[in-house]
Amino acid sequence: MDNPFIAKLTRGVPLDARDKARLLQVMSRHREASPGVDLISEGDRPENVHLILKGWAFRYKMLADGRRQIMSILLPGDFCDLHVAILKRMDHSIGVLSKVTVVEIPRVTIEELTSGHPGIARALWWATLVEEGIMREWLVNMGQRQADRAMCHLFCELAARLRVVGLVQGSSYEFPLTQEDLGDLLGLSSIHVNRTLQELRGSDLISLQGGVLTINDEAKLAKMSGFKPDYLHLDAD
Amino acid sequence: MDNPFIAKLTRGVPLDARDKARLLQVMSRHREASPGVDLISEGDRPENVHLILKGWAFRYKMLADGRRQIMSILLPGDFCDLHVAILKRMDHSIGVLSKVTVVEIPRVTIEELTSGHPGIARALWWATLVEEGIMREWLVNMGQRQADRAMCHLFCELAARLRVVGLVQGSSYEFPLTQEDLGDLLGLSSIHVNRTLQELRGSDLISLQGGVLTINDEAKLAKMSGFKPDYLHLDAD
DNA sequence: CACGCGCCCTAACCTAAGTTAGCTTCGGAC
DNA sequence: GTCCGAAGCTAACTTAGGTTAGGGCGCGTG
Repeated sequence: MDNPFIAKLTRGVPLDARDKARLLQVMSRHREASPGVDLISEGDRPENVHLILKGWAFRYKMLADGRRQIMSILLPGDFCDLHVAILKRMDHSIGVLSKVTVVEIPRVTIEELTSGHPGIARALWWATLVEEGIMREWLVNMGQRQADRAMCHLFCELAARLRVVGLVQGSSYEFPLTQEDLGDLLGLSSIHVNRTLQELRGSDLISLQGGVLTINDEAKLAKMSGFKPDYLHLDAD
Repeated sequence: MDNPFIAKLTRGVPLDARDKARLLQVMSRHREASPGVDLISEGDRPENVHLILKGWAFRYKMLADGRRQIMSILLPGDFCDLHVAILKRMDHSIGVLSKVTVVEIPRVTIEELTSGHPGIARALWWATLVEEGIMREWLVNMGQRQADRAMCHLFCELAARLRVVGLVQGSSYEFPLTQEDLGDLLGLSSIHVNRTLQELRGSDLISLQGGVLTINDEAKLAKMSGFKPDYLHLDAD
């Protein structure tokens, strides 16, 4: 798995050698970050667009009363803020979940890519549409599924997305979220997240220890949570 | 308010006379639909992209157990399914809330527009990014706000979006959702929606009767629900 | 090596919201 | 003009999940 971004894009849209080369070239400037600091903050007008190469990050908003909602999990190959190429101002923040390596791409480069390379423009377009599809499914998750189902659905989704970039070993993957993070993602209290995890462990569906999540029976997990991967658009259809 | 789509786009991106003319030209083929039938269904591969000119529609998914989650409210000027230009297959359905007039635009036309008219391409891009911003805020709404706050937040958002297309008279607008629709949107039971509405009426914040919603004190409503319109990106920033 | 802190875990209690079961009102169809 | 169905409304009861208040453990740092 050389480059997670290209691995991801080519699941959805064809990219010719020239486009791939151009993309790789654009991804030369790296930066590292660790949990605790934000990659980008609400209100910022970043000059660069950020893309995750390694590690996990997340999109979130804080409310006036201190509550936090996590709105996306950003995995290797995901853009953090492609939208600032057009919207300019961030309406939310990007936090870091594990040691990450990000690529910084100047906004003008994005504009050059999208106007001069129709294949790349299409690929970026595709990536944001898939992200939208994921958010729609998260709305379903929070609105209609009980805590245990919602959590299992999330675990299935992450497995599917991580598999694309080669980050699933067997039926396990690194899982850097704390229980509080999980709560802020699913709209639950961390106490209830803990209860639910105990329950899932008890019925032998998953195990989660030392930052590694193992799914014991993925088909069963998908069934009980209603996970159907079509919204990830992983097969060129 | 001649064309809601152009009214909306020009809030975010500049459009020259040539782009406007081309867009108007593309919006010639109309179609009508009424509540009860779906405009597009999950799994479809529509040949046309749909844009609302008049009336309300909504994006939704059904679960196996019959539950429904509404994921977007589509108002005049909103695209129903711009994504099928790239993703091809619908991963959700579009339902109708009131008598609607929709424009049908062939997929090839969209491709022609985005490749040949950089101004229009940018405008469409902008529109989908704003839609994404709205979905992020809905996640916050469902995950972190109690029923009454969430509902008021929705009423504020709709007021702001409808104002852009000239559909707010004074402090009232047409509101075609049933209490059950509202429940499926906010992740609540219709009984609880009713309770909450009674409570809001009782404290004189809103009135809702005969399909018309009136906001008595918009500033107060915005404050109690934490509504800040920045995520709608209504001022070119 | 001990101190602190972040994270995990647990129990007891509470409440916002769900469920079940029904009544009412209104408008359209026959 | 009465029948029917959709939508609104209400009460009584239940429950999923929140809150408060802790305890324990592992590990990074002085």
